[in-house]
Amino acid sequence: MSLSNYIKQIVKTAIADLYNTNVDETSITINLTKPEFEGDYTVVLFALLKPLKKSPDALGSELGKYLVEKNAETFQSYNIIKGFLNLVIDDAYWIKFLSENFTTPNFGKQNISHKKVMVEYSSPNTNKPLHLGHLRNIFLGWSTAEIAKEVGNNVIKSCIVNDRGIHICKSMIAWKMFANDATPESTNTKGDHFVGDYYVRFNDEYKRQVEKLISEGVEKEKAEKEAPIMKAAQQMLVDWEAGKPDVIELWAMMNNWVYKGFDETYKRIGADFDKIYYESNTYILGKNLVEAGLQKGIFYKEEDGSVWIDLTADGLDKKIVRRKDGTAVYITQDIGLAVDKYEEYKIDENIYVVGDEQNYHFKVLRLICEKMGLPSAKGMHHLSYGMVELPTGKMKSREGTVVDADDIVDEMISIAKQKTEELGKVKDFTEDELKDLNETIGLGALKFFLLRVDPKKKMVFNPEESIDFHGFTGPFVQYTYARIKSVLRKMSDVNRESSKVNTKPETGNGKQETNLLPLEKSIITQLELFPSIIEEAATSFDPSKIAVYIFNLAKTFNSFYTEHSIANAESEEKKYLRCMLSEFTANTIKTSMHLLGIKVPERM
RNA sequence: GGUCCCGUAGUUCAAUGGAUAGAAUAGGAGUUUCCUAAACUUUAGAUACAGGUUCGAUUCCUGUCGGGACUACCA
Repeated sequence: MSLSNYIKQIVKTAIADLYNTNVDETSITINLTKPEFEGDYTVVLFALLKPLKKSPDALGSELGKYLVEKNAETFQSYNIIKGFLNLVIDDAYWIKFLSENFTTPNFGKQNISHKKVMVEYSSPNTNKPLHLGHLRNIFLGWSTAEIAKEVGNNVIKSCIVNDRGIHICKSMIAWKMFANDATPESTNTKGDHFVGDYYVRFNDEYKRQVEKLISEGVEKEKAEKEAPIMKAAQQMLVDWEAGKPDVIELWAMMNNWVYKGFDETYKRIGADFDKIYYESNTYILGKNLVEAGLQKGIFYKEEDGSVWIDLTADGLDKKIVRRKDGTAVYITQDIGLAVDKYEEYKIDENIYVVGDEQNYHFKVLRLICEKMGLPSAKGMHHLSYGMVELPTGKMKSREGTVVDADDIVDEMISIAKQKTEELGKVKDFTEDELKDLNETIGLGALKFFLLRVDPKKKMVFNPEESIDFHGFTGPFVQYTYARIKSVLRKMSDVNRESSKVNTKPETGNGKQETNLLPLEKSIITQLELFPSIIEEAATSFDPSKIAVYIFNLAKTFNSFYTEHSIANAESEEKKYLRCMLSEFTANTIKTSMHLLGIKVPERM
């Protein structure tokens, strides 16, 4: 149990014991003591005053006295300021905690949740290359999955490839019209970028045709529907669903180009999946479910043959689930996929990492599944993250303001390379080691940048300023780690067996001596929080909690490092203590960064 | 029009209803005979506005102003 929870429990017990009253746990607030006051943990008394009919000072001193007397091995002393009871934790408690855990490589790993969880993330369309927004999605999904594992869940990472639909038909039409049989190989282009170019070509041509029709006197709305290239795309989708061989063949070929490109990017950024779904498979199940829902009267058919669900009673609109030409829409396949996932894996939780622009879609999806009585409806959770925006607003492919994923990864690595060369600290590295280091740092900066912000909130990326390597960043934390490892290498002669600090140092008169300096204590206090931070990140699906935590720990360690010597400490005892502190901090940095998908270098 | 989200230092981000609103950057001033200066120390700087609830409001409620998303027979 975390120290904070432990204190909450004994405060509860103390109140029951002292006042014969059972107070609700929610009315007991335990905080870390603000640095400007003496103490480590603080009990906020205000909420307890009324039910106990006590003044802040009376309650504080009675409670404080009780706690220190009954739990002398934990509490050293207390003080009361206004309505706050500040508790000083005994150094012996911290040192015991430190020596028990400093070598535990998986400190923070817990066994408190035992669900089967699927995390679906990335889910790209096969008509355009990945961009910065996808990277946020991918890093967030990957990290969320790892954090869920860390608290004990059985986690499956999945990806739905949107390989079907009108969008891919657009690329196909454009390729047929303009490519002259060019391929990614023949043009030496990455497959996803190659296909993406034809999607752009389609839109250009479509726009041109619409303008031409309008200039010929056709109304705008009609022109948009009648443009030959659009009609051809729609026909192609019908042909595709009918299984027309030449369409299927072209589709398979172009999709494979895209997959190859995606795989390259995934591999590079460390994304992995246990299960990949293809919309081209799941849409059929979805269509069958729509048919079944139609029979049951959950859906209804319009005169033109299209199928809808009326959600106006639930405060939403009417939603189409099947087009008049019989083809499936986006949500159709999602209904099928939800059932598919549930039946194959019997998952308890089904997490969708998808941008908040689709909040409405997931509200509708959940409602439809509920109305159809599907067991897959329970456990659905839309992990809705905010868009990555530019200072000028949304990224727009038409205006060429999209930050391409491959480009930004390249850029980060090249900045890392330049910086590494400038500093010249690893001149003895081989070419491979250097490449590895620069990737570690560059990707570390990028991932940390995208994960340090609350996922729910939209965030701004400024391409002019790029991503910093100083301050609240990945490289900052990585540097702290490398520096610790460097010291520990120099101290490898320290016999770890004898590295035991006297846990109850005593002076001649039997009185306990303060053993920990403020910065030493601050590091241990923060280390003790780690498991509860992971738990918090897991329950709130929020990796930023870990990023913030590990930055603060690294920051405190850096202050400590500058202030106090580890290898040349004042005494042997201090040397061992600081050795333990350093090792524990390094382990925690490594675990935290791993949970964010970031590697840590032994040197940099 | 309807539904939802967001307004915090110049900028990018924090703050389960709790103490004097924290960081990072950018700006000012410093720190290398000493374990890696990708670091450290220090200084200056912010809750859009108006009400309300509360012992206590950045946080909850109402209104005003400002920004954004969704409301596709796109995915």
